[in-house]
Amino acid sequence: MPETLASAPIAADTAAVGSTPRRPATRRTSTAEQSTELRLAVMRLARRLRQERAEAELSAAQFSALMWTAAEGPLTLGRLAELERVTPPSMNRTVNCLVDGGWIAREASPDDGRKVLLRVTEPGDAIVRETRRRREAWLAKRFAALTADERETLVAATAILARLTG
Amino acid sequence: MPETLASAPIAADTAAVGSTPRRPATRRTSTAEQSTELRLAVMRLARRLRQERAEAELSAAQFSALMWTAAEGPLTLGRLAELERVTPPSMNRTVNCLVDGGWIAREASPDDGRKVLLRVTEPGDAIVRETRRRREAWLAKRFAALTADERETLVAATAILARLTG
DNA sequence: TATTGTTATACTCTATAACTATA
DNA sequence: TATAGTTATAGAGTATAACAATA
Repeated sequence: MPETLASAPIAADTAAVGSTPRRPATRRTSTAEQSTELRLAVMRLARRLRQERAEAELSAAQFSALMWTAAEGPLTLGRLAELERVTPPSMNRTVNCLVDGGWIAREASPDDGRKVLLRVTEPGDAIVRETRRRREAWLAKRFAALTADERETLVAATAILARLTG
Repeated sequence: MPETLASAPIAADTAAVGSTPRRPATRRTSTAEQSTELRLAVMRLARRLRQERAEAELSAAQFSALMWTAAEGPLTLGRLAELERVTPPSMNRTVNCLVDGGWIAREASPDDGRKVLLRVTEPGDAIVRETRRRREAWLAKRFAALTADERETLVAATAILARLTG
């Protein structure tokens, strides 16, 4: 198998999209309906964005762990597992793949002999930037095609969405 | 193993969130920067929404396939695989799980002996509604806590977001 | 004794390759 | 010969349980 594929599909979760009824714009929608449509739109866009990934050098799980390592500096296996909400043994396997690939490196912790510090390597940092660039390219292109008003609406919405996740 | 867990973690993809710089509100942001922040907010919210799932009766992949089947009426294995962007053998395994659980049923196609029609069962339809209800509950609660203006912004943004994936 | 990381084992989801049945 | 579904086999990601090393 071509190693890294886990990315392509990724559970829809937006499956019911096609069944969302189209209502006349004139009708007032309830808060529940509005949140439903927002949820569907968000899940669908997220799925689309997830598909925009670097050629397939890294799986989704691997890339995610790599991003944390690159962003949060050297961190322990336990901390990384916590960030990804995964058990330490699971994260250990992912880390093994990343270490084998040369994207990150294990270091002994200076203060605690039990701990291991994970640090991104130069190639690892480079591929994070490249993958992020590709993912953003897709959205930025469509973003630029909107009217100024529409962009303004999305910018305002971004702040509100961010607050929703607290 | 407790069967269905594939849900819990689900690759972050928003790993760099913590590194998003907070800029003063006065500064004008570029289109690229705006799309970046939108992307991060969308991915983060999507991840949060994905975590809100029914107790764990069905895995993410199973639930997604079930939703399509419930929404799109009886459909073939090939069509379902296409909708989920998965190969037919992969979907076949997921379908086997759903059939074993009694959530969907296989039927012979009346017009083409090679085809198989997949139809949701009554329990299958019930669990789709229940799971969807639980997922929406989380968002609807927060949505209701917003001001009328904020909700209006999100409603307007929803339509724009939907067009982005179009 | 408690904590951190690791290894052993098992199950799900995914893939490709090959097979069967029908068109 | 082409198409729809299935089976066989394998890799990645996840889990729990058990172990080693260090605090």
